[in-house]
Amino acid sequence: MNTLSYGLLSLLNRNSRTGYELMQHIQPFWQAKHSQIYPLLAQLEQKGHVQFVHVPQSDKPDKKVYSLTELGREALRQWILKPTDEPVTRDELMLKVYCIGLVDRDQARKVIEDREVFYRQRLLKFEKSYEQLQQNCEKRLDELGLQDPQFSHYVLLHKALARVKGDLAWCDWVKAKL
Amino acid sequence: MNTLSYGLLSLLNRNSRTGYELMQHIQPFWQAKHSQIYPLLAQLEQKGHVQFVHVPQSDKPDKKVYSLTELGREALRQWILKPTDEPVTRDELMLKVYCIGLVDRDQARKVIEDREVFYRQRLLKFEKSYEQLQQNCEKRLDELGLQDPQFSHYVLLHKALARVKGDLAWCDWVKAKL
DNA sequence: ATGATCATGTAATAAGTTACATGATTGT
DNA sequence: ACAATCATGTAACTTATTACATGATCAT
Repeated sequence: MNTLSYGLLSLLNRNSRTGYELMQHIQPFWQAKHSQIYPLLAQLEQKGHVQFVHVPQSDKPDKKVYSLTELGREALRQWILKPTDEPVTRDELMLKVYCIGLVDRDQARKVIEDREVFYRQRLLKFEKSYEQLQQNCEKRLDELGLQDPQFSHYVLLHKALARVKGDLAWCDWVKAKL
Repeated sequence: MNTLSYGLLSLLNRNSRTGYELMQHIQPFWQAKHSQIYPLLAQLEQKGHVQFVHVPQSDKPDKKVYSLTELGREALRQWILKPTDEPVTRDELMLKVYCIGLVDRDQARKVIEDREVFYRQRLLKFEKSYEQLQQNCEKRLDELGLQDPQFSHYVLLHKALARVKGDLAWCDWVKAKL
């Protein structure tokens, strides 16, 4: 059982989903392609951590809707208590910045500006999610309790938003220096 | 040529280093073990991007000090101009938080507090680097120019520091909610 | 004595990406 | 026409981790 497998169980604890949907929704926390997810789901099913129902569709291709079993839920609880792996970040930009003196001001500026565009798109996406969360939630977000199904989504969005804003501020700060 | 290979060249552009040192110094930007780095250095040497001198040592094991060739420096310049890959972050904690409602308050608190310890250690390490940078740099850090060899180090430390501080603030904020 | 740091390397495995494969619907 | 989205899966390949291997100093 690797981390991604537990990640899939973690998402399924909230909603029953297809492999395709899992692939889309796990992206902010863990980048993975469908080719990695489908085999893992088959493994999890064999272990009895998840089960699926085959749902035929006429307009779109048929799908398999996976759901978490009680065994899977217990595995999740055990996993949470185990020591958490250190976060891994691999950012090509940081490696480029380390030798940015090799190119001239304009070229250096462009490297940063391209990343800024990427961060701004992310910010928009996260802000959209934030609005959606507020809409389908009658309570005030900051009053949500631990047991509330929306709670952790809110907590994660808060982190993601703070981080992108920080990253954008850095882009701005460093551009002024170039 | 993968990103890590360019990363090694990027470090070597600043200082000539051994594989062991490269392994240590690339960690903040790109997590890689020595078993990945040594074979890549051999490849880079065959391509003529780096060269090395064998340095015998009496107390410690002998070492190979690698340095960047002009061919390697030119490869770096080309790489900087190519589109930059999106950053990849894989954080088990985020996946755990997504299903944190499965455990009780105290257990949830501990998950966050463990990560807080990790972030605080990082903060200390970065702050130490910051002091070191200030010591062997007669100019004021914020007046450093693009060509200054210390410039990008300062720019990267600034980002790393801001990020850890943000992450710690999030831990604090979320703990108050649990 | 036991583990940590320095220093290099290879072998085996696991994890992740890209490419191949199919096929309908919807929008430009 | 052409690309995008939905939906699943496998095969080939690259990348990254863990384990194996050696061996000297230094601190606890």
